[in-house]
Amino acid sequence: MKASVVMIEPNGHFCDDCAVRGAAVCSSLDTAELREFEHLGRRVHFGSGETVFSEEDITTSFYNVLEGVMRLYKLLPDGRRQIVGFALPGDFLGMNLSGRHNFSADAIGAVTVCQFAKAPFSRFIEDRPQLLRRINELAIRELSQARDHMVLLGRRSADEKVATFLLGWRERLVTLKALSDTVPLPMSRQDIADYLGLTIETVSRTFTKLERQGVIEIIHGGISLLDPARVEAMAAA
Amino acid sequence: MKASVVMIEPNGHFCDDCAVRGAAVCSSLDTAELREFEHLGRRVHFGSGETVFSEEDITTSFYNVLEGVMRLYKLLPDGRRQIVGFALPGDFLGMNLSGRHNFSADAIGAVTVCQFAKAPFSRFIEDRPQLLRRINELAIRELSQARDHMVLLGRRSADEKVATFLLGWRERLVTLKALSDTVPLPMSRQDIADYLGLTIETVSRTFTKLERQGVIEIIHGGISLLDPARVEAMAAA
DNA sequence: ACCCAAATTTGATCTGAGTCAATCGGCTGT
DNA sequence: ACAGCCGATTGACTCAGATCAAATTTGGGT
Repeated sequence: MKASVVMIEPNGHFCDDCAVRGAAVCSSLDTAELREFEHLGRRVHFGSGETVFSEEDITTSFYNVLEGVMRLYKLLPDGRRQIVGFALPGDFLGMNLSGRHNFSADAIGAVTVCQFAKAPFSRFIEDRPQLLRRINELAIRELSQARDHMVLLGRRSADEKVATFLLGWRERLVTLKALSDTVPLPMSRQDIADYLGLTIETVSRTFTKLERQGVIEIIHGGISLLDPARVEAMAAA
Repeated sequence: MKASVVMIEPNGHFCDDCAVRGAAVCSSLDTAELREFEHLGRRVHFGSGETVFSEEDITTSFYNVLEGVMRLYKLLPDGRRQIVGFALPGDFLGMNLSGRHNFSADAIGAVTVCQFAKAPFSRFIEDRPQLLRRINELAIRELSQARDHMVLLGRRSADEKVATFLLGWRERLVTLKALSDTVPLPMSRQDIADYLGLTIETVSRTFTKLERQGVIEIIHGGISLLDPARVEAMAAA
């Protein structure tokens, strides 16, 4: 949460070596378009805990996550927090109708984003329906995830929430690295609690319980799935 | 939940007298396009409790709600249900990436939809980016609603959930009829419970409590907000 | 008007997760 | 190496909302 030290790199042909070129919103552009597109965006780095944008801020930019993990959350007036999602490389942020962000986003660890000023980006989309189609696809995918998360928040027990989270997080990481029983958890216990609609104590106790049952092992910076089948059974119902 | 008796009207120029023409997905089309568009859709009626489509069904159609209210929900294997939203006239259903619906939808009371076969509709969108843009807008609006609902499910108390629901539902009806302190509730208590992540008993008790406090009055088929400010105060935090 | 089934309300009791309160452990900086 | 801090864990206790169990009301069909 320290003061922001935003580093902006000089614009170059950085799309060429962009890790998310094939997966992100850019995957809908051909080589010529990409060349034009890269002049619209600039890479920006954020340090751990820095806020990229806040709820109710006027939207001035769109963001394409390149590296790192972000927490996306909403706060109630009394400080209660609900994390509505975690953003990973390839995720596209900033779409809205009101002209204001409807959630806040901050970096969990170091984050690099490709930032686009709103107006030029919107103009660029204007006559490129395939880019719009790609953005629409991403929105629809998020909607589907959001609905799954509503089921979790409204109808699942603490044990089921934690088990579902571990499997879902592992699955999301597949696009970044191969499926592994070692699941890194860059976010804090508090983040996990606020994502699952639980308290930090309940998350901690559930982790400990799973470890005592020999289902997971709590390791530095994550967990290891010792018995993925059992975790799946817990998550299912 | 009785057997479906689907009535299909002969195709005519029914867009002309369509109640949602200005609000729905069609609002992005000019008169000439609308003329072409109406041949793609057919009005279909559903009776109370009938299922329009089910989760995991292969998507064969898109739906534009014309009249009535639908519940959109997901079920866990053991029967627990989470209602992920209510659809009202003007809402557009059926978008997905997997080729399957990711929730079920059934009619609450009589419902009329404008049904479009998937392939011709997709072809029609192909070279009409303004229609795609409109669909994208609707998806983004839904995403925003979904995030608000996550906050409600994960971080609000039963009283806050009910108060927030009453105000939110009243607000959604504004586009159909003017804002009124008399709020019709066509859905059952069980539906409300499954929407709010509560049990039917808790919903019923909360309604009764609000009525005893003189904040609402429970009337036939809905409630009346006697003291909207107090309800807003309960919902806020 | 009457009957039956379903929906809702109300009451009594239980319990899963929250709250409050210590520790514990692992980095960071000196 | 050690102090201090922050995040995580653990324990004891509480409570909001669930569960179980009756009434009671509503509504549709005859």
